[in-house]
Amino acid sequence: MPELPDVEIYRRRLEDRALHQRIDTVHVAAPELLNDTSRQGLGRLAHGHRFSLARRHGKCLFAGLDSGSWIMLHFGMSGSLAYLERGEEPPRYCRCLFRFANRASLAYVARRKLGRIATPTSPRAYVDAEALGPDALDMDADAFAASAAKRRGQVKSWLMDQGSIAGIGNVYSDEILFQAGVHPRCAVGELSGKTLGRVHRCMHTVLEQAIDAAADPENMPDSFLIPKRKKGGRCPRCAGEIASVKAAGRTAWFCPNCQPQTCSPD
DNA sequence: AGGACGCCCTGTTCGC
DNA sequence: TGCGAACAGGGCGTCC
Repeated sequence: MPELPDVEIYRRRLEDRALHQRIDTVHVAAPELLNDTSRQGLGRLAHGHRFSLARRHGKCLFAGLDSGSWIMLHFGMSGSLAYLERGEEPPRYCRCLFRFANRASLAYVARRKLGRIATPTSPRAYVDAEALGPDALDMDADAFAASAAKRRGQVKSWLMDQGSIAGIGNVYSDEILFQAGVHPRCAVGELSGKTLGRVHRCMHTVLEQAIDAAADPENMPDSFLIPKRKKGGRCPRCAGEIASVKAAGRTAWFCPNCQPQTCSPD
């Protein structure tokens, strides 16, 4: 679930609803998710302070506190972020709960415990330490082409590599390649400049449209492949049956008719 | 360097 | 129907 558009929705949720309320307690139900601190450490960091801003880089959400400290939330494969009004029960699999003095709270949920919480000195410091590439929405066509020029191997694998481009995972790489008409196993080096430009434009439009749809497949444009990504699904463009292959260790869904194996369809 | 793999964890879906 | 196997949208380490 949580790729760039999902995390952007969580960022906005935090920004719109959870700022400027005094943090009373922090309940960490799964301390193994704490990367660089302890229950006590996170509690000390947050207690008495307020979230004052929310930033995002790729799939990482950074919650800034009025003290200048930061809390990084990564959602793994099955995480989310919920804001709870006073009296609302924390959802199942809530692994970390920030309870505010006004009795509202912010819940970090991670069903499969594959997420991560850290306390970097700044988003920049975290991005540098983890060697993350630029955020996908911050990459212009030149930066995109420069990244491609350094990369060998399959295009899907490159799009999903957080060190090259931060924010794209299995689902959105499929969507971007579908919109661009490029086969997921096509080699990056085989893409013409024109095709690469199209992939870049599709990266932006797909991510922006997904954010507009609140990252909910049911709200996405009819032209999107995402809601069809399953066995028996039909291509929204040619109505043919979509197919899957293994690429970059994951299942890639694509339309064999609209995304031919031959690269550089201009 | 990049790809294939196993692993982390846990719930759902698939196939016999 | 019932069961275990395979799989799910992330990321890391290891080996080739």
